[in-house]
Amino acid sequence: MINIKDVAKAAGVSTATVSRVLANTDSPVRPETKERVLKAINDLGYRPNLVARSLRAQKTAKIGLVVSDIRNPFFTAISRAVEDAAYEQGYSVLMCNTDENPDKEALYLDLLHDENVAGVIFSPTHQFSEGAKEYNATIPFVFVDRTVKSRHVDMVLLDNGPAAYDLTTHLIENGYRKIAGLFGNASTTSPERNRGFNKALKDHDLTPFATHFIPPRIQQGYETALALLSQTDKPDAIFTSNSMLTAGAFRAIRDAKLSVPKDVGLVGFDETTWGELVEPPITVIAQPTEEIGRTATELLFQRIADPSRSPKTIILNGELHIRGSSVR
Amino acid sequence: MINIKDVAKAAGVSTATVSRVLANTDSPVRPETKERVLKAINDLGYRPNLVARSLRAQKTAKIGLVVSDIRNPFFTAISRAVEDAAYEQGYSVLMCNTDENPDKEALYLDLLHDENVAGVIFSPTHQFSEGAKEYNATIPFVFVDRTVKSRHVDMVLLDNGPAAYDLTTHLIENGYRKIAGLFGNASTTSPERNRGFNKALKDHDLTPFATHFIPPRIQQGYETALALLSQTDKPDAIFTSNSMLTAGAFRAIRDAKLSVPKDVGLVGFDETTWGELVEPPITVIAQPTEEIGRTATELLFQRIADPSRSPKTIILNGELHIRGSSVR
DNA sequence: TTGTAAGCGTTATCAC
DNA sequence: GTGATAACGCTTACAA
Repeated sequence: MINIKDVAKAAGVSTATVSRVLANTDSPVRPETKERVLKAINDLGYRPNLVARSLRAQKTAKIGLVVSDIRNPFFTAISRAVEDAAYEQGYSVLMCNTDENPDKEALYLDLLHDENVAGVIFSPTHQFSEGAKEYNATIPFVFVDRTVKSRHVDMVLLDNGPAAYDLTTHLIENGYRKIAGLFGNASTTSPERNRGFNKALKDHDLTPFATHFIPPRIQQGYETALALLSQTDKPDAIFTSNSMLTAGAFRAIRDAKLSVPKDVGLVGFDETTWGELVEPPITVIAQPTEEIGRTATELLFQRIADPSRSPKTIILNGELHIRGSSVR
Repeated sequence: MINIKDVAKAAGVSTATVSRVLANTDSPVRPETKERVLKAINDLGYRPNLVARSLRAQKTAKIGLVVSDIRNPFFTAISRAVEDAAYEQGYSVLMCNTDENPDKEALYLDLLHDENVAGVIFSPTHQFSEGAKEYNATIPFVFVDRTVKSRHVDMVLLDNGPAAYDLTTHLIENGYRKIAGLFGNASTTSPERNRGFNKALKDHDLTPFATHFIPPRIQQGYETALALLSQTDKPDAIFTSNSMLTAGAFRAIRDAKLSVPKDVGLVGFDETTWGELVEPPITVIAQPTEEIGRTATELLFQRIADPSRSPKTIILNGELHIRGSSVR
């Protein structure tokens, strides 16, 4: 491994000079010296050791990305957007999946701290909320998708309540009355979406046909929906709060030999590859994932640049995409 | 930031002793000393600085994961498996998307090198092949999904040829004769799958109805398939080499008002959430993504542990999942 | 404009 | 069993 000393020797200068050339600021270094150094760097194929640089600078060009599971299409999209935005700033991204497990989450946060990452983009588990403040003191954090109680943090969120309200209203306006709600039990978005859901029903003098908070997995959505549809008194529509549950419910409806949207309406959150491919295609609230990820990353860089900056909460709007699954 | 010196002072010992306690090997340290150090660590909330440790040790507990796009469901699954396996060994994962762009790929490989990562799990672009050897000398590499010419590297691959052969044969056995092939143009898997495709046709005295190598994107798959289906002389089946193209082709068939599997058979690679949800569900070669990612990571750890170990190529088998899209 | 040298936080070698 | 201390590769006062 060839280091800055080798370059210095080859160019006949001190390591300080090499460093100055590397920094490439307007630090004073004679053009011909610079030339020689550059040549040496090139000849030797020298590459600066970022670990050493990080230690000396007491900061790294890495950010942590902490989400429950990157296989959730929502987080897949967020991750990609974060990586893009980070890459543009010369930062790299450490991928951390917590599986909604607070212990794993804590381990990863410690790790990121120990790695001296410049900041963290973080979609916390339910349990995390409490610890937010202390962590936030140490490392710049930006929360995405999910809130924490502390208000003194940066967040990028969806307008979950209103979005759920619109989605539910849309069902009602299409004649659905016995609407069951399937919500994830791991995220703060669910209670918010649940409130919007309830409010829309109430505003139309309706009550939820059923409400279930369950693990946000296809299988759970399937089982819960199937149970609902096996009763003699069935729901005539199912509202789901994320795409895993939507997929599960969709399959359950099919297996119950019921038809969408005639027998059962179905709506959910998040655009997916399959949402438009199935028959009928699914009505959803589309989250601006690209923008969420990018905004969060930009917010993080702002906080890294100025840690004392007063925190912002940015709320982006979901967009109702009406498709066949809810229109009869 | 509290460091090892602070702990040493608090415990009334030297940094060396603290370090020995931290190492927690059978290095000689009196139990009561150890006790005091542990207490100091706890009281102060000391956490070792991994950057410093990495510099000193000349190695890090990080691996790079370099793929074209994590949004490709195949790579999403691989990434998750890699992260799982790495996490179990106390390693963290740097996520790198190349977008099939050799420049971005080169930048990321340099970055990973400069970050002193312990190794790289790598699905290279087409152009990379040449550079494989020299890179491999510096950092332990394991190639996944895609081959490189050099044989002196670790690889985890699918049996692409035989899998494609089986998939094509399945179409033929179900009465399809005018089979068009849509292949990605970015990956070494496509030529291999193409060979299997051609061989199966040849073995049944058939020729490809059409063969297209195109960018592996939904839109490209859609356009190419739509063009094929708009001719008076149409294919009666479409073979696709990845799930992006499958999705595009599926949509094209629908928009052409043709029915699957009656008018057009459709098969592809990779399990996706939607493959079983659409009507009819899609016949695919399922890749053992979990196993691919895990095996690659384990291979990488073996190479990290013993760099002189002779390289292995592990070939895993795809599994034909027959569904409605190809059976009439 | 350039060089010397201290120091970032560890760990490992060598004394004691 | 424990403590000094050098070293990992880099950047930045401070001197010259």
